[in-house]
Amino acid sequence: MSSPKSETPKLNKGQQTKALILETALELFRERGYEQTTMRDIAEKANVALGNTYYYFRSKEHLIQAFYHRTQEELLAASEPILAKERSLKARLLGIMRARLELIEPYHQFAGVLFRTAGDPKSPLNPFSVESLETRKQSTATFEQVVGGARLRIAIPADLYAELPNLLWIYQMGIILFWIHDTSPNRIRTHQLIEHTVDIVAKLITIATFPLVRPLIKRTLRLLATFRQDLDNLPAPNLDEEIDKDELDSGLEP
Amino acid sequence: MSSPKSETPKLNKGQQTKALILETALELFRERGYEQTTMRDIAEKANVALGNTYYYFRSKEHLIQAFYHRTQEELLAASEPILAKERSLKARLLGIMRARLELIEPYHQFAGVLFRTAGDPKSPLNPFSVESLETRKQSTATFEQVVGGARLRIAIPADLYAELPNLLWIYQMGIILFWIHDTSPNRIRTHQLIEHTVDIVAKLITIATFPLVRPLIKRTLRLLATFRQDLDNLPAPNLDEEIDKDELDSGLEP
DNA sequence: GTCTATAACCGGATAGAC
DNA sequence: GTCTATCCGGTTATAGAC
Repeated sequence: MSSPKSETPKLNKGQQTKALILETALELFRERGYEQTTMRDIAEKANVALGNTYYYFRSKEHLIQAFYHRTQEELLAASEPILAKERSLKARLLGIMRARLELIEPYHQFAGVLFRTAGDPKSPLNPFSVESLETRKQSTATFEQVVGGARLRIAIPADLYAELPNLLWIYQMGIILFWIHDTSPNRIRTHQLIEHTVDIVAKLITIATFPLVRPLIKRTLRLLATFRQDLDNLPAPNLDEEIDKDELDSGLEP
Repeated sequence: MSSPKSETPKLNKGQQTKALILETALELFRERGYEQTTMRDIAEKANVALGNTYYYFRSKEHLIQAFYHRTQEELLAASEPILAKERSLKARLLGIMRARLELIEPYHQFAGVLFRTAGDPKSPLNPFSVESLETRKQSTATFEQVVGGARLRIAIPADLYAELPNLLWIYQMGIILFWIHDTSPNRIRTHQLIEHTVDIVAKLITIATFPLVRPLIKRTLRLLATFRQDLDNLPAPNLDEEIDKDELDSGLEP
């Protein structure tokens, strides 16, 4: 391959320029927002030619995608100390959620753009896309640790336990959706929300272990599994084929 | 005012042109998608000048907003016969959800755009915006009828009962989010999803009436009420001030 | 392979005349 | 209310330099 003798290649020229462009872009996005920042602005401030920004980032949105990945790595790094320190499920989950909020706070003003493109099924940025599969897995892995490393006071049925990380991932997406729309100063509203909901989540898990709701839980888990398989692009089983006898009359009709 | 003597004003010139532009646009959107349709295409096919389309619709997105409102009306109309016919909560909810899906199916391919802009907090299209308040209220009103006109076999606590329409509205938003990302033929996946989840929703309501979970329900309802007030732009009460004694130890920590 | 410079294209949006 | 001309910014293309 190239430069077999170079001792510390670290960042070659190209990577440096790429990083420069990204940092400049994010700076401008933070300062004046996404729409108000033109590609020409970015090129000018970074002292590169307009064409060069396109050499490194195929489009303006790809700059966001790059930010997205960078943040994802920071998120993973920020999670470690929390997971090492906290032992209760509630504290672990709350810690992770707080860390996430803090990390993304500076970008709140252009988070809308992120979510706007993320909401488009055709966008590679959307959390359900094939391109996001890796990110989603990493993210879910964090929640696996949240659950797996927690000291639990009750026994959680295996099937529910296995699905918890995915459920928490969905929970997290909901919180981010709220955060994007949160206009309260410093996003206190979202902080209040996680404090309350983390608690509620913990209690829901407990309730989910009660025998009375067992059929409902089983059924819901089956539903979730089916649709997650869709997401992961595996052939999904036919839901209608397996009607659980448990289900037939659980007597829970209002 | 103008034309005080005209007998049947019906559609004046302006309204006609506006309607023509909208219908032409939607036709093109359906045929070739949103992005592939340019404002120039629309203007040309409708035989009006480009500038004229902007006279009636402030932006390309506003065409979607118009579609959004038109659909909303159709939705309300389609709901009536269902609510008149079905009596059980489950059947009423399922009927409404099915009607919604059928109505929006032809527009599935550009639904992504709808949701993309709808995800942007700055967009008037987003379901939480002030501009959407009226639509949201109408939509919630439908769910009020769903609940209010249902023959229930159990007694639902007043506070939960009052919040149900809003909860169902959120449920509906979740389903639409799924629908947008659903690539299965004829959206069977979403249809399966509503069939199963409507059932689950019904059972959850029943469970929510159990005394054991009462404190959790109360707390969750309070949380919801607070944040909904934010949405409606009312001053929100401070959540932390009122800690419910019921809550202190419900013994539901995992 | 990395980068510059420049011109051009395209389509959403606007201004201003009629 | 309707039109034409124009702007603006994302994006592409090209041609050439290190």
